[in-house]
Amino acid sequence: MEMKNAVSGLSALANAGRLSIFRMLVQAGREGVAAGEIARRLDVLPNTLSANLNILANAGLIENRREGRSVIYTARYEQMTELLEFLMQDCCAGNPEVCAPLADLAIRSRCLPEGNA
Amino acid sequence: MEMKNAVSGLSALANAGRLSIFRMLVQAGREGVAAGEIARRLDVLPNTLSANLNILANAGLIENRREGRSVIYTARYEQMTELLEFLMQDCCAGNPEVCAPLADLAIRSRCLPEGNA
DNA sequence: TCGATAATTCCAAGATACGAGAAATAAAGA
DNA sequence: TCTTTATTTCTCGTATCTTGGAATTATCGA
Repeated sequence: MEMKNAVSGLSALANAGRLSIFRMLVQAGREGVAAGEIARRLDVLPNTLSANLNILANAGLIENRREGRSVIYTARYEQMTELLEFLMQDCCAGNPEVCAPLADLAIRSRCLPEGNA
Repeated sequence: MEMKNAVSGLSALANAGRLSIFRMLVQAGREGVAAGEIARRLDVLPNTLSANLNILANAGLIENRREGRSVIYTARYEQMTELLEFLMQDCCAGNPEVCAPLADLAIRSRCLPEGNA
C-alpha cells in the first residue's frame, strides 16, 4: 500500500461517526448492513451518514450493493488488512517480542488456521 | 480502548508527515530516533516536526526521553496494538476466514512464538 | 559566561473538514 | 401515475488543522 492510500484510509477512520460505521460493518461480515439500518442504530442524520459512507468508500474501506430500495454496505477486509500491514511493516525487525501481542490477538480471534493456535 | 482514544490515535496517524514519523519509530525499535535526526531524514522544519511529535505523543503513540541536547522518540507498541485490536475487534465473529490474512501477516513477520508458525 | 546546537512554543493565515437544512433522485407499491 | 420509503446531493456557516516565521528554552563545550 502507498502512503497516499494509507493516509486516506486513516483519515476516513479518524472520526467517531465513521469509525463506528466501519466497526459495525467489520462485525457484520459479508452480509453487510443497509444505510438506513446504520442510521437507525447510530442515530445519525441520513445526509451526514451518506457523506461519511462516501468518504469510507473513497478510501476503499467499504463497498455497497443495491437491494431494492436499500443500499447495503459491507467492509472491504482486504483493504483493512493492507492498512494494518502498512502500519506494522517491519515492526519486528530484530525484535519479534515487540509485536507478539498482535499475534496473540490473531490467535485469540481464532484467525489462525488449525494447528497454529 | 475507548472510542475517544482510537479516534485520537487515528487522527494522529492521518497525516503523511506524522505517519512517516510513526513508521520510522516503529521500525527503529526501542532504541528510538532523535528529533533532529527525524527532521533530517524526512526533511521537515523543526517546528513542524515538534508540533507533529506532540500530536503523536498526546495520542499515546510515541514517547520520549532526553539524552544530552537531544530528545529521543520511541514508538509505544502497546498503544499501537490496542488500536489495531480496537479496529479488528469481533471481525471474525462467525467467519474466521475473513481475517485470516492478518494472521498470515503475523506469521510472516515472525511475531509468533516458536511452534505457531 | 558566551556561543553554538537542539528542540519547543507562540502566533497568524490559509486550507480543509464537519454537520445540518433543504432539495433531488431511485425504487416499490397502490 | 401518485405516494411513500430510502438514500444521495447541494450548499453554507463554523470549527479545526496545517504550516512557517520568529522568538524562547535547554544543554554542552570553550
